[in-house]
Amino acid sequence: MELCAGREALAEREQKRDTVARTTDRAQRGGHAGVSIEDVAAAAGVSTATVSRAVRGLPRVSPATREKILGIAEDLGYVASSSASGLATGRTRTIGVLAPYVSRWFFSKAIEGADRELHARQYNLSLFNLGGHGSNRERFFSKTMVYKQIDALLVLCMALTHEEIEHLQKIDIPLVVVGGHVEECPYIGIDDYAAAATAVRHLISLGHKDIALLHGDDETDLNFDVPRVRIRAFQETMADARLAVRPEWDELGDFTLRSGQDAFSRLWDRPGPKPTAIFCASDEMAMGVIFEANRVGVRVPEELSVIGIDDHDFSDAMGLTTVGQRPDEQAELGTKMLLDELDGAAGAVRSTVAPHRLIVRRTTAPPRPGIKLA
Amino acid sequence: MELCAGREALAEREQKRDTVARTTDRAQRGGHAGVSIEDVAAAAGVSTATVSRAVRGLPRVSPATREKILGIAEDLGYVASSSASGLATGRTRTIGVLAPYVSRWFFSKAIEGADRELHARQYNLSLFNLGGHGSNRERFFSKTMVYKQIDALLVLCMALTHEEIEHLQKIDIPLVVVGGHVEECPYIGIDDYAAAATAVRHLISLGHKDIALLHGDDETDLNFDVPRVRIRAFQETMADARLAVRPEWDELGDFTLRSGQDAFSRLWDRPGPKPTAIFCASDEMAMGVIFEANRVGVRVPEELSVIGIDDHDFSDAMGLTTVGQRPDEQAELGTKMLLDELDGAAGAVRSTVAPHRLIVRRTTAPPRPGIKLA
DNA sequence: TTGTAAGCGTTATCAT
DNA sequence: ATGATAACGCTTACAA
Repeated sequence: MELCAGREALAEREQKRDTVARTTDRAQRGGHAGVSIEDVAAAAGVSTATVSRAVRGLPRVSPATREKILGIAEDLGYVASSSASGLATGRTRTIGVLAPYVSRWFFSKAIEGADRELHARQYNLSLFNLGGHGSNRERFFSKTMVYKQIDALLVLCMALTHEEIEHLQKIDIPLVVVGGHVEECPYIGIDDYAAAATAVRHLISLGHKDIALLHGDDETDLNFDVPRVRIRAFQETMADARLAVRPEWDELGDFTLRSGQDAFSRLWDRPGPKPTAIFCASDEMAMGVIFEANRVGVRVPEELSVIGIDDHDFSDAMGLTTVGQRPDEQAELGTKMLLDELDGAAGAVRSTVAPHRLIVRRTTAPPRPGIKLA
Repeated sequence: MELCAGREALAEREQKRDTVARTTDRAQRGGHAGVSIEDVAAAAGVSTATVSRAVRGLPRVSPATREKILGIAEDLGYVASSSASGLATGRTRTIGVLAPYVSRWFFSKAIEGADRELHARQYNLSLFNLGGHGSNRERFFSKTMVYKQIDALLVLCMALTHEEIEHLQKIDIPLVVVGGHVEECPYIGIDDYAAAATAVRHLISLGHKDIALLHGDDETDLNFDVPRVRIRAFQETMADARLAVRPEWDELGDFTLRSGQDAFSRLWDRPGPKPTAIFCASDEMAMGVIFEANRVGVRVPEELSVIGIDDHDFSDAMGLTTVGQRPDEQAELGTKMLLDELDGAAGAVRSTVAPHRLIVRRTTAPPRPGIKLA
């Protein structure tokens, strides 16, 4: 079969031919591929202007002609060329989604949310995975750059350099960032300080005094001050409760499962007293801690309470206590604002704090009195 | 700041103005937004044709002029309008990725893989999440359809109706499906039969005779015959070993964690003998089984061996024995073929079977002799 | 209500 | 090595 044949070579096409001839030619090729507005107009015996109005549902077309045109368009399999209408209108009906990762929980959920809103409103989603600092990144922010290809931009929890921000501003398209702050940009996300403090207070209210911290790396792409804010929330909440923060219980991860496992290992291999609870800056890291604890026989929550942030898809099944957030809803809202703005609602894009909530499950419990492993 | 202001209204632009005036006008607005090839040409004192050649790195431009043009283009922040060049060339440099889900492991990994290849070759990725059967689906396959907006299509493990397949064929763009068969379409994926058989044989070789099956649902989007093939592989492999297959140990899931948990519950709540091992058609379901087993105190692998298929990101941490596959590499390969085809390499797209491998970890072990729970 | 025609910003052909 | 110029397919005043 012919599914994979290259497109008909442009060069091959003769340059001057009347519409009828061209239409026939295409029909013979047996594909809808090249049906243009002109073909439809010719077949319907009307002008292209009328076809344009008709297919877009614009007024000023008599019901009769409209119906006729729609029928013919359907038969011919006509669909407008996005390039052509993009050129004519200056709009692509595509919004860009910029992300540092695509397969991690927060991002894939956010993409899903953005997609919902986008497709509901007949927009397309162009995905840019900037993974890491390198090449893709440059590509996005320079030469071949993507603007003029998108009507608006949704940035997912990315750390942007000053230059990059400037670049974006120049482009002057609606922009919103989800899941983290970027200076001077409208953003949507949870109150990270409050969420972290909530988690820590939950531990404290259970009676824990020896609480470890597993925070996120500050040097990866997905960080702005999110990690910093969560750290500060931890420290201040502990201080408020007059609890000591032990530097040796301060572990650094990178939001991955693996880093959670490693952090637990380091914590438990180190001589000295062990914490009775650990606050992890993400569920994925928390799960890593739990898996590793399980593996070496440390019982959760009896010997170690674990709390995370996110409410990852797996958290419920694992019984992980956490502070939940909904990246999909955040992205959906951000997208909605972007689209409203494009629809003329000036000021539709505005920073918004998204809700979070404590979800108590089975990985947190009061500390065991007395007995403590060496 | 002005980040979110709407684009300058087209209507607002006066229609006849000489290039110089327009350029100045734009400069005053302080953005790069409207710099066209004509602006660059004017500033460089050459024709647009030359600018076009220069910026695209085509031959037939003297080194001197090229350098000059590039410099000016840089200064002005010129970047070609994709709509315009799309119109002129008939190519969008965008490929579509069609998926039934975006946040599930297989899909997010595949998207990541496709993205790698795409961005490396200066293409853009347009994501279409068809989640469920409904609306998006229609949108994709009809009116507003996306073709003429993409140069090729990568289909991720989707079940397509006859009509839909026909539709795709008519469009006549390079197409490849990853992770499952679609009739008459070139496809890339593992040998599902072999992978499943490998898993079952592993269990058998460990000495298991009472093996349960947790297979995937046949009615969701992500199914072709993948589930069926895996079921058949299970049955035939059991038969080859002269082992009985008990219908009451045949559980149906939908590839989610939750369905794995439920399946375990049903299996264990039912009176009668229990299996000593279970073969799950996906790691995610296998994890569900394990979580639930853990929760009710059934020990893995002592009382129940569990094996899955996929090698999900979490499998290593959980010690899950599985038959691994790499959706990212499959999608990357598929994308490469698509792009090669577009680059003129006719026949670059061809069905390919991707590798799988048994990864033995800690959730499988020989069955406990004797003792069996009621 | 419908048609005419001037763009939109590139690319590509054909001269020069 | 460059420059005119005709497409590309659609939208949108403006006319009719």
